[in-house]
Amino acid sequence: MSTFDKPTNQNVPTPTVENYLKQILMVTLEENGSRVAMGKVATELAVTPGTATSMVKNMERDGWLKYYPRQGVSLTRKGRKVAMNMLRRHRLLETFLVETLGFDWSEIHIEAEELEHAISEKVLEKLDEFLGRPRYDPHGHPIPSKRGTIQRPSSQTLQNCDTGVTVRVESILDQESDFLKFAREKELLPGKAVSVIRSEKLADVITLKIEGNEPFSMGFRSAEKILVV
Amino acid sequence: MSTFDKPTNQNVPTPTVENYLKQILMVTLEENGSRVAMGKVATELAVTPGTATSMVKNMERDGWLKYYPRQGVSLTRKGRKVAMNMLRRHRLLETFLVETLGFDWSEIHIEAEELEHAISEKVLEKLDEFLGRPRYDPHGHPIPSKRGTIQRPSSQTLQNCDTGVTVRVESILDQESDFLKFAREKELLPGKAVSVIRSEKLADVITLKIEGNEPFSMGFRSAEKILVV
DNA sequence: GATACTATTTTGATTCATCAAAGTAATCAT
DNA sequence: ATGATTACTTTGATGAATCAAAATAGTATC
Repeated sequence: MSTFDKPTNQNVPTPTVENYLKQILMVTLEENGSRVAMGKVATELAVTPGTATSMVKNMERDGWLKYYPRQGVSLTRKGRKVAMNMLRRHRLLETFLVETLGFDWSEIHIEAEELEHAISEKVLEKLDEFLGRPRYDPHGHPIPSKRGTIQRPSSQTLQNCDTGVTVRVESILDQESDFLKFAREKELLPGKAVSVIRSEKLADVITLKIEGNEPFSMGFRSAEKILVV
Repeated sequence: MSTFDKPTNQNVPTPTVENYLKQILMVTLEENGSRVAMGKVATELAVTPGTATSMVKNMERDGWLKYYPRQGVSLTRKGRKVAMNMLRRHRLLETFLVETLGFDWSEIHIEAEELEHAISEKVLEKLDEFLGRPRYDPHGHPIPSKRGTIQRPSSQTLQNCDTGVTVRVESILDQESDFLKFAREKELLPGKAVSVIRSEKLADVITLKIEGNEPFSMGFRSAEKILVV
């Protein structure tokens, strides 16, 4: 053994590493803190906390992220680049599944989750071209560019809209199939204009109206998942 | 420990198992012997012989195939079903890559190899529908049906065609990018009519002519890879 | 049939990703 | 601040897939 501690240098991420990176990026984008707590990592990836810790250590060894024990992780430039690319893959695939194959937008998340690891850069490029280089996926999320930049989404949610105002839905922050079905039923879709009929902070409920539909209500917990401008 | 030796029951194949199954099926279809030698398994999957042996033992444990030590393996009904499905995935994906995304047929094999493990039954079904339920892939290979049946391909190759006859190309048995490029250049494609100008057994060479092109020659080794009717 | 060569199997080790359970640090509540 | 709760880390083990190298069986050659 020399001074060097094994050159186990991984410059090519395994699918698992790709998943960790993408998930960490997504949390980073949602919350605005640059460190993601280990607990969050573990639940997002549906593994035990111990697994998350040990994975993250190896990922630090390979230069994907910085690990601050008992505080959390943050991506390095190298890690962020890969993570952005995963997000791009994911969102382009979701677009393809809805636009081309006619899937319902509530059922595509898991499918894309699998495919994003298998699709090569070459196929991705052709797919992008075929789809006409879309800039938003079916949920309204911006698709990162090839160079790894992403449009900052609105930070306003339906939750903090006051009574009387009218806003436009930008995107839906939930991947849950049931919630997406509900949103579709109510026509609470990206691009739609929504009037806030009543917002009751105390009762934790908001009542909405969309052109041509019956008014309906939803709790703040749900309203928080709808980004608007 | 009871009498039972671990219920490590795998009824869901891992991607690796899927690969072994598909590859074994393909060899079974090409040669007409029902046992595939371990050496063949190892080279097809590009692993060391030892690895092949140990994988195959686990696969027998899980009921995917029968293993006859020092003789070879043959698929069980269960294994064949999965293998057929893999072949279906592979060939549908190749069709998609060529027909929809505009790839050259010489560069799609590796791409499909990756995607076939990631695509779900649901997406496969939609894709099949989108493509208009094709029955042949771009190389002319029959696509197995959803129920796992496949059309027996012609067993005649260009190699054993006599001077003077004219035949129709059915499919190309090689996945090698360079060979496929050559075939495309000469328009030696599925569906095309080919006249055998001269077949010289001793010199091991065959001279061909395709409507509207210059005649050209190829060795028997290559001619063997072209199925005709 | 003894020897040589080839095909296959065995053995022992390794890497990746994971879990359960035990240990430790940090934070929260009274 | 002391004790309880929550968050995180460590430890030891496991299964899947692999390799290299040694052992063994089978076949071919003279």
